[in-house]
Amino acid sequence: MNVTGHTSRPASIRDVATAAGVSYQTVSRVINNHPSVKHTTRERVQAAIDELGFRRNVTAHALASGRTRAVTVLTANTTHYGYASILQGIEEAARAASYAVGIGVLESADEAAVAAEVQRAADAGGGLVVIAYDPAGVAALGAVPAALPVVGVVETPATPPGGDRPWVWTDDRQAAYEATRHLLSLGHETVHYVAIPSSTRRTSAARTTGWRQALQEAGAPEPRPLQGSWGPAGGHAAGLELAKDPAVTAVLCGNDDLALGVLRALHESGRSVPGEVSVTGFDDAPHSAYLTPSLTTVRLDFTGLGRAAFALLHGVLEASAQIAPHPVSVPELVVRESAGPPPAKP
Amino acid sequence: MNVTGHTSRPASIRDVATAAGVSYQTVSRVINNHPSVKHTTRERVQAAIDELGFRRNVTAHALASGRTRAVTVLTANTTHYGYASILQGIEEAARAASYAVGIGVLESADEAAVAAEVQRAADAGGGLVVIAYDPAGVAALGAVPAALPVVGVVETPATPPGGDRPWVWTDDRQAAYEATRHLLSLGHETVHYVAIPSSTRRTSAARTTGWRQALQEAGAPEPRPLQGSWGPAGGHAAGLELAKDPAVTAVLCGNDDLALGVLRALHESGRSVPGEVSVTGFDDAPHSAYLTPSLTTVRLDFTGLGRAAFALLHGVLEASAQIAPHPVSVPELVVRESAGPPPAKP
DNA sequence: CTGAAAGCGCTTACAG
DNA sequence: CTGAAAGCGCTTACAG
Repeated sequence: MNVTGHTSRPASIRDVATAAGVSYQTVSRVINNHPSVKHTTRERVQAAIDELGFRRNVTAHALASGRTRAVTVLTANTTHYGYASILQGIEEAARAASYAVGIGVLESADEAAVAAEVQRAADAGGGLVVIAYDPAGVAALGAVPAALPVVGVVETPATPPGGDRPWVWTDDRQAAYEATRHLLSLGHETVHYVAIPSSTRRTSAARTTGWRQALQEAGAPEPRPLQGSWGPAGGHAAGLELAKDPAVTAVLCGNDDLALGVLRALHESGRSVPGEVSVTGFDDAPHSAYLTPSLTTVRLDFTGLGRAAFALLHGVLEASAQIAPHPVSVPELVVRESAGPPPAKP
Repeated sequence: MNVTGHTSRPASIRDVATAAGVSYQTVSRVINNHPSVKHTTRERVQAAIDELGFRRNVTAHALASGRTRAVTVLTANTTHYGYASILQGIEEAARAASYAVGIGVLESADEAAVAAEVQRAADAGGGLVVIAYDPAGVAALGAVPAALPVVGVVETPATPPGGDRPWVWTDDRQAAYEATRHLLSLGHETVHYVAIPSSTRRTSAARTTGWRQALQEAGAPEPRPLQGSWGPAGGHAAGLELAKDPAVTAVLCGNDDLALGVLRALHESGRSVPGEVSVTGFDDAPHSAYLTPSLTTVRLDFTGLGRAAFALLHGVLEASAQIAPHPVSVPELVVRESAGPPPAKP
């Protein structure tokens, strides 16, 4: 009880109606911006809303209307730069549209575990955005029931899907192609590749495809890609391998963390960068410009990708909303210190 | 309509009741594990639940029961390592307890903006976790209405709060103290400090306090702390300043990203690390072990902190849940390559 | 332009 | 141990 004798329960539309001297339907019309409300009535109701600090109960709204203004993001990871930035972009756009954003982490690609997480996300109501850069994400995207509004954030598809496919991506195949061409143009005979984990077992990942394409076009030998992980430890392990082979002069890495590990491994192996070996990354994480040597990499607009994913979902959920075109923005090669010409031949 | 003639609307407790030949209250009792249900009845109901793929409508449950199994995380950032790891810890613990997790980003510390975000989070129902490492987070924690269940993730408080204060923290004051002592024990006459943005304007941040305490105990001169930011750019700017002063031989940085920027600035200024200047970080981000030189830093258990925050909130929301003790885990100094003895005096 | 009724899918007392 | 009634706070037709 507060001093006025009311309980501290939040005001409902009935309380507002009583205070404004109207029925509660009229209050409902006002909060839903229904056109057919007399101007003076609307003002009276609005005054009562402000005075009582009324906020529509989102739970009751969801139950009665059958629609929840919410998006749940399903992702295998929240700490890697790309994933976290996509999440940030989604949240930013969702907030602007007054949508709640939920998050569910996919701890494994195991079928039952993925199904359970998708179910949990579906239970929340609203729409889904699935980050499908890895097996768990791809499995989740595939496990979403057809009736559920969902947008996938995916690698560059091998074949462009139909326009009705609610997918967004940055053209990372093209980006890998250009980064590889850059290294070849510097004079390297070929480019080795340290891959991020592939999203599927069947087809080659987009970055791998772009790298391979550039090599083939140049008629360069095509070394076996090294399987890395998402973090620097995997890059370090791969870098130690590569350092053993004196023929290696250029290494394309699937992301900046991998590149960081490769850089460290080359240093430990006594091979200078970029003097003896050139290294490039992928993503342009905030720290990459401050490494020594600073990292030549490809900048990807992850937050823009997240915003685009939400815009697309918003369009599916509400006919009024705009549908953003996809792919969103063109990746950009950022040339820094870690790549240069190969050492002169003896 | 599907082949059986039913609409594809999800099954409700009434559908389950019909299928099992009981009233829908009995179904409610079964899904809520109410003890007074005959064993055979329970089995019949459970069979119907499984067959129909029934899932309790969380919205209706929330509206009818008045309790939402959800936590909303309010944070100024989702991409920095510490923040993202705390979020991951919260999500992990929440998932294990079958709680939904929502996220709201605090884009500014502006009073109105913060109030709006807190309102949005409150609208979601359930409890709140506020990451209060910065002015926006501190403002949000202060703006949460008293009636709302909330746990704050905070810097080490200047004075330990009462046991009823639902706060969690790692002892970063102690950690800064120990890192500073480590540098002093190496023989440095004093230690300079590049600070993360302070959480409040009034009191000194916990890390600053720990650093200062170590200097005072050692009778070392107390240089003015340099104001950094959260990212490497701030560290770079501060590092350029410090590099100008030949008396600087040891730098404590408020986090690893700052340290990365300082490392780069010293490199650009031609000062070797750790030969001429020692540098230490804070957090032990995944890449810090792979920098060259690898970073001496303090490891903080952010995911553990997130899990503890959720456990505390869970205890507030459900009497049955355990309350975790706080602070959670002791920070640990990780000695690597970036810090060593000062250069010999000429 | 505004109001009275029914209902969203559950839970919470209250009966029996 | 099980069922019928009322209600959570809204929205959605349906009247007027």
